[in-house]
Amino acid sequence: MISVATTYEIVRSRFERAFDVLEVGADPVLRVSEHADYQANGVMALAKRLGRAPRDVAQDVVAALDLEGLADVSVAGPGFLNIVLTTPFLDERLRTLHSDERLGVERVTTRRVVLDYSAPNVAKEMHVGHLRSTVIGDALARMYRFAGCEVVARNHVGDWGTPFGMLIEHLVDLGEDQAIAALSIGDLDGFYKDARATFNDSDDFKDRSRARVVALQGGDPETLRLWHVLVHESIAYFSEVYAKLDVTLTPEDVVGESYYNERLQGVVDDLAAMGLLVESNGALCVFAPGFTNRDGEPLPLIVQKSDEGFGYAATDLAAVRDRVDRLGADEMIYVVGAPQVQHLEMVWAVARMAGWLPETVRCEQAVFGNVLGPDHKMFKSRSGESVKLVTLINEAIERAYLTLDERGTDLDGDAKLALAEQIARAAIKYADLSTERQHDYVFDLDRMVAFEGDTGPYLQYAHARVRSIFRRAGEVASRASTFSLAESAERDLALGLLALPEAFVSSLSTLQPHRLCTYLFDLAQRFTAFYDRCPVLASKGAIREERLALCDLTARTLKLGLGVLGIDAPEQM
RNA sequence: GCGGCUGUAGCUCAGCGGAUUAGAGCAUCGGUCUACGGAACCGAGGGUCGGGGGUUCGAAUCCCUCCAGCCGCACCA
Repeated sequence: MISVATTYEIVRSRFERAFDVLEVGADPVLRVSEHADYQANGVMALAKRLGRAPRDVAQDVVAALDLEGLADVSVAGPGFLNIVLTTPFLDERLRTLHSDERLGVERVTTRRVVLDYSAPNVAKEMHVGHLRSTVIGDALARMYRFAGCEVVARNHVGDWGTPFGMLIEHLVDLGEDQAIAALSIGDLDGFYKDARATFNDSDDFKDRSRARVVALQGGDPETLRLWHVLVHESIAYFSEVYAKLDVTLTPEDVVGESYYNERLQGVVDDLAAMGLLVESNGALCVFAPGFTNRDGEPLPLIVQKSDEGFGYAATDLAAVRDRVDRLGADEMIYVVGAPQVQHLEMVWAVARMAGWLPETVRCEQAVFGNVLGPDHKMFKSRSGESVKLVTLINEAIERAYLTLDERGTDLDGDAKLALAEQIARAAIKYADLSTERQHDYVFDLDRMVAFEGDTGPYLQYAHARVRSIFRRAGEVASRASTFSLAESAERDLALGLLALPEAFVSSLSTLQPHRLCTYLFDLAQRFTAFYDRCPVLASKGAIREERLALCDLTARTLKLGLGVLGIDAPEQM
């Protein structure tokens, strides 16, 4: 595939050449500008290094520039270079875009990316915290795939550990059929809470639970069978939620903690053989440099507990080895909550000490902030007040459905419900994706399912309006035309269309889907402004053709952008 | 105590070292509606960018410091 240089890159390379004349490698600091199409801010820094007056340096840069009619440049203020692209250049760029299925977004060299996200717990309800990991992770997965990377999704489900003694005993008490029935209707919360309550109240149950953990770890066949029932039912439930969210995770992506059980001893043995393992207070630990506890003493990563059980550090280390050795990861991304940051850093530090994690493998945490309640306190399941994910989804679907009723729709039955689901998903996903990941997240149901303003449905609506034009026109798509961009609204829209590649790249390289959201919202606003002022179908001749082409590009850009975020762009709504 | 994250309009949030008015959305108030979908468009009010220093021609942005909030800091994952 021939890579297509983006508009930004073309302009930037011209400025780099001009800056090189004064100082090789000087950064033009080319940015989108409010005062022009682009502005180059690099003159200031360069002038300082050269010990010259900024405006003089700016003049020299302008003199060295060879823009070949691409743009007009002027010096402004203390030495900014304002760049206004010429119409012929924009015309050429838009034609290129029009014939490019990828709308200017390049494929990167193929890398294998292991993407760890979602990670709910077996026999536990999925809450809004899981929404964040799931939705962000899935958006990143889609973006990576579109960028040409091979994505290996890992759903690191919590399917092992001491709670399973309790859960299995509860299943036994309840009766298997009854338990399955409870789980299959999605009452994981009730199941877990009942088990926990019984555990707290009954010493007999406690003893049985502990014995059951031992049996589970010992591989007792009947216990394992019961455990499988819990896992199986839970995964079936998660799959339903993923389907409702249109998340690409499949049961095959579920590689839970239990998968690594048989490799945990190997982790300990290998660390011991390397002399990295230290016994401390009866636990086998690795001390990675740079980590201290509250007393300022070295903080261990506990690989094997004093009771000889394995902690989650061992599991995570085994997972790192698996992902590097067996899966051949070039890149590992973990979409995790802020509280896990230090733990994972320690795991990676130890993995690097052990030589299991080559420096060439890029490791990143796509950290997301805490989900807070309306009181701005942590939304914790312990408080009993956190909202079930399915409740949120169903609420959104219901509202979307009612909105369709209010507005009137040709659709009915399944088609109408399907559309309501598409709109609901857009609302929920966009609400989550459009905030900067690391910020704590104030959960507000009304805001999440809002359909006006900076929301997913607004973007869908913009797309549906464009498509509506083509339906009315009875034309599949427009031919490439000449873009004269006489109206400022046309020109603004055109510049927005040309900016997709940079938005996509910056969004993916920072693992920040919200950047793409911001771009799409801006584009949708540009479109609706254009839509308001520039009649398309009522125009004649070349202007009509041009506007149809702009509409076509807009629809494709919105669809593509929403698509890589995991949001549908319906033809009508 | 140490480390991390956060502090921008009434609310929820953008803001990439830059230029008279620090931007959106919601909410409030006021307009637009006989072209293509009003889930829209246009406009107004509303901000000592947590406080204070520093670097710089220039700081919401970089550095330091203080304040506030949240998270983590050895055997639950």
